[in-house]
Amino acid sequence: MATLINIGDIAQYDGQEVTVRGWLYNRTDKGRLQFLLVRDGTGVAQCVAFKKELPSDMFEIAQALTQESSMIVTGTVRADERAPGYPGGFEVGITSIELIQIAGEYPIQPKEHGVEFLMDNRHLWVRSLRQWAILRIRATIISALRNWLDDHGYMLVDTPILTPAAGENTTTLFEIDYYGESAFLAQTGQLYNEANIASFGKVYCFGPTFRAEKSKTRRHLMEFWMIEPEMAFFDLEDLMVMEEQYISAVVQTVLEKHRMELEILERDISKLENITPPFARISYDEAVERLEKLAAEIDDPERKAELAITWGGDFGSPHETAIAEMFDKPVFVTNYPSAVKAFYMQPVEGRPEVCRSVDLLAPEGYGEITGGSERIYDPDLLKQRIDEIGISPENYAWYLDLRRYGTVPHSGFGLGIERTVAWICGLPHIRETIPYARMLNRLYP
RNA sequence: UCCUGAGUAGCUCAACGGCAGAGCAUCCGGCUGUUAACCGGAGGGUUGUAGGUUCGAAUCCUACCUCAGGAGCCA
Repeated sequence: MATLINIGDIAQYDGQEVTVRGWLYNRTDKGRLQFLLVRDGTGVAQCVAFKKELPSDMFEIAQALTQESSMIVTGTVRADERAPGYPGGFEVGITSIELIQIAGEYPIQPKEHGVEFLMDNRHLWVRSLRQWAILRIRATIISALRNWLDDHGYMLVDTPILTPAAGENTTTLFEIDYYGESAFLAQTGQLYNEANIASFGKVYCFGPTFRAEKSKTRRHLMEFWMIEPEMAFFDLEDLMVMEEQYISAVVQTVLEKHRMELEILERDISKLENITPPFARISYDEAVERLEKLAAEIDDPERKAELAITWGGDFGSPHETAIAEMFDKPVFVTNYPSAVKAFYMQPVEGRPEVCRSVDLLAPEGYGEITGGSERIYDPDLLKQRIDEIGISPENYAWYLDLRRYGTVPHSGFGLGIERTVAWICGLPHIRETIPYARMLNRLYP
């Protein structure tokens, strides 16, 4: 009796009779010899049908299979260096084949396609090898991000997605009708995290967040996933030490589990092996100096203009990329001007024009993957900041309460899942890092 | 929102003022070791939409639509 196996485990069944269930990924028709490349979700295996070794009705099925036809195949596993597939090196000599469905003409071929076409067919594109590899790595990144926190004393506390008012900036929120009232899709769980630390100490939330920014770049989505740790009694240095441990652990977990997928993606593994603590720390002041120096050395006027920066301005993506390229690991940039950061960030003592904030910039031009800070814990200062930026204090009454009943210094950050996946996988565009991307011009499928 | 570029067969592209083409996919035929196999044959078109210039427009002009790349904004 054949054993039902996962193709991913095929190497354990050399010489045995097995059954695999899946879809035809590609086929090479050599007449009396059919090479069927079969996917089952765990891997891809070559299954070989010889006319002489099969009943004629079964061989006819093997000949008739179109791309993505579904089937159940039984045969003997044998090692063969020529056998393609993932993991590869083993193939199934077919003794029996049962057809489930001959697929209709399948639109996606194993060749180059345009972006629009692939995104229109995303529900089918997820079956393709590269997408399979990326989404498997994404799943591991998410579980590694969560497991590390769970193992280090952080507690998952879910925060709401339907919220009554702005998290940070009202202009970038998706507004919905909530029984006649205005509600917004959450763009951060941080403020709720700040409430939760007073009950649980170290917490995190993980979920989708929504930004109604009309951003049209390779690193923006309207709906993206973010994990946000928040810790009582953490200062900025504690935060950076935690982040570098955290990020490094996640990268190393992907390296352990996904050599094969990284190979499919042709990722330069050495760049990932290098991701270990500590990461460099530079201040915003130093970053601006480095950018000014870099711009001074450049002749191309266009590039020079791109890198122009005056103290007090926020970094655009050319700036972030240029700074990140100066390091071969992620780099922390600290103490940004308060004016370009959120109202709740703690000012630096004696220098209130900058705040105790830290962004982590990924190498190879992948930009900001985390953003965090120490939060203001003094009730009067927080009230003053709320008044200064002109947001309505009623909406933040509960947030101010947190500073009234046992306030403590605390810090936290948010990590964007998709940017992290893009960086670790080495992808040029964030749209492939999430199963169904929601972008400025994309809500289907 | 701004700048730049592109829309031709199911897909990827060619034809750039004078007959609408190729490769892949599909269908038919051949092949016992293929790696996006190969060889032979067949079917497949409102050239993004609307208007204009011209004897004649896929090609030139105008507007609109869609998409891509970049900027801004951000994770």
